[in-house]
Parts: sequence; structure tokens; C-alpha cells
Amino acid sequence: MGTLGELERAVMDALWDADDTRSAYDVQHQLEADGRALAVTTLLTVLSRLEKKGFVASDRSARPHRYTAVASRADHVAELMHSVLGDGGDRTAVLERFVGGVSAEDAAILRQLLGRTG
Amino acid sequence: MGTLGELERAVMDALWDADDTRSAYDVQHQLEADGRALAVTTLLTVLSRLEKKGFVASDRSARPHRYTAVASRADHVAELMHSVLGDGGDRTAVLERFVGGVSAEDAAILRQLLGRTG
DNA sequence: CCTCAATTCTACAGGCCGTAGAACTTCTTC
DNA sequence: GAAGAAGTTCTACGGCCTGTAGAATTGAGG
Repeated sequence: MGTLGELERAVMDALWDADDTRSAYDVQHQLEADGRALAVTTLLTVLSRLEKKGFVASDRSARPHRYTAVASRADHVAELMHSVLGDGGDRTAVLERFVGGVSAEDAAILRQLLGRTG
Repeated sequence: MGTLGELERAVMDALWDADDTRSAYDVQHQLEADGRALAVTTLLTVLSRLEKKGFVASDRSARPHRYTAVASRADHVAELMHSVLGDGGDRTAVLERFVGGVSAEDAAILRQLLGRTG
């Protein structure tokens, strides 16, 4: 799948934090607000790399091109968890460790999500 | 934490697949059996990098130094899952997607591990 | 001490990522 | 339609990480 670098992740966060589509300029300002000043071209480069990697989609008919995250942050993270779990060998052992390490709140959430039909 | 490269992962697998400690030569042969011929020095380099990263520990009193994985594969993978989940924003949303994507078998395992006390 | 196995040092190339200037395209407006 | 502004693509570069291993050095046993 190809993982995300530091800035790439920051850009994804910017996209995820906005529900609508964003232009490179929007992202630039968003990062600037976080104390990180970058050239627009930098963002454009990163955005196109992210597009090539399949993380974002773009609307290039709009004049400042508009970008969106293909998957929601939650989807992305959940997918990562799956892929990690996927090649981790003994699933039971992994899940055991995983569950053993979750907080009480998370455990409650999991129980609820799994329903009670054991 | 620092993630693992391709070969680094293969080496970790070799260590994980053996319950006892392994020398660089052992690992070399193991990889060779998988159709990958590498110089011992290569393995030694990789092993020491892995040690620096905290993934393996070594016994340097033994003459061919012996290496072991610090954490079991299951522990490692579970930890990864946690760290991914950790900076994924809305935990409920993530877990929802995660649970939504697990197989029936995995769901059963999870239910069992979580106990039935809602 | 001398040799041989084992280990450490040093090195290099390729890929990915952060970063951005230069050059090119496309509207807008006179 | 020509010029300027706004935006986009191309090209580039340095740094870090990783795969890979030879050269140099150390250590143990005879």
C-alpha cells in the first residue's frame, strides 16, 4: 500500500479535518496555522504523490484543483489495523494481545460493536 | 518506534519462527532455504540495526553471537495495532470500521476474549 | 604466536520524502 | 488578442533509511 511520511500524514490530516474538498492553498493555510510555512508547490507535489498512492482524489476541472481524501481517517486506520493483523501470523494470539492491551472504554466499545450473540 | 524494512522483517520472521536463540549463520541458512542467499555480514548488519531499534537482543558472550526477538510476533503486531489505533482520532469510529471488517471467526475470537459481560 | 572464524567498520547505491524554483498553461481583462 | 495574474507541472536536490557486502580487525584454540 505504501505508507505515509511525516508531511504526507499532516496533509492527510488537513484533508480529514475538513469535510468538504480542499485546494492546495487551503491546505497550505491550514498548515501555516499549525506553524508550518510551506510553498504551495510543495503541497501540490505532496498532494499529487498522495494521489498516485491512492490516498486522495482530485477534481482538476475546478480551477484551483480540489482534493479530497479517498477514505475517511477512520477507514484508513481501520484498514491499517487489518493489514497489520493480516500478516501477523497466529490471529488468535495477536487478538489476545490486542484485547489484553485495550483500555476499559475501548473494551466496552468493542463489546457493544460485536453484539452479544456469542 | 521505527518500522521494519523488507529484509528486516524477514529476519524478524526467522527469529520468531524459532523459539530458541539464533546466530547470524542460522538466520542466513533459514533465508537461504527460502531462496534468498545473503552474505553473513549482511545478516550481522541487519541484526545490529534491529538491535539498535530495540527489536532484538543479543548474547555477545557466546562465540557465534546469539540473537532473540525482544517481543513475540504476536506482541509486536498487537503493539502495532495499538499504536495505529492510538493516533487515529475518533476511536469509536475506528473500532467500528475495524470490527465491521473482521471475519466471522475473528469476531468470535474477539467476543470470547472480551467476555460476555456487557 | 599464528591461523581461522567471527565481528565490526566502512561504504555505496537506490528509493522515498521534504522541499521548492523554473517553466509552462490558462483565464481575465483591457 | 496581448499581457499579466493565478495556478499547475517539471525537474531537482539533499537527506535518511535500507539492502547489500567487502575490508579490516578481533579473539580463541592449537
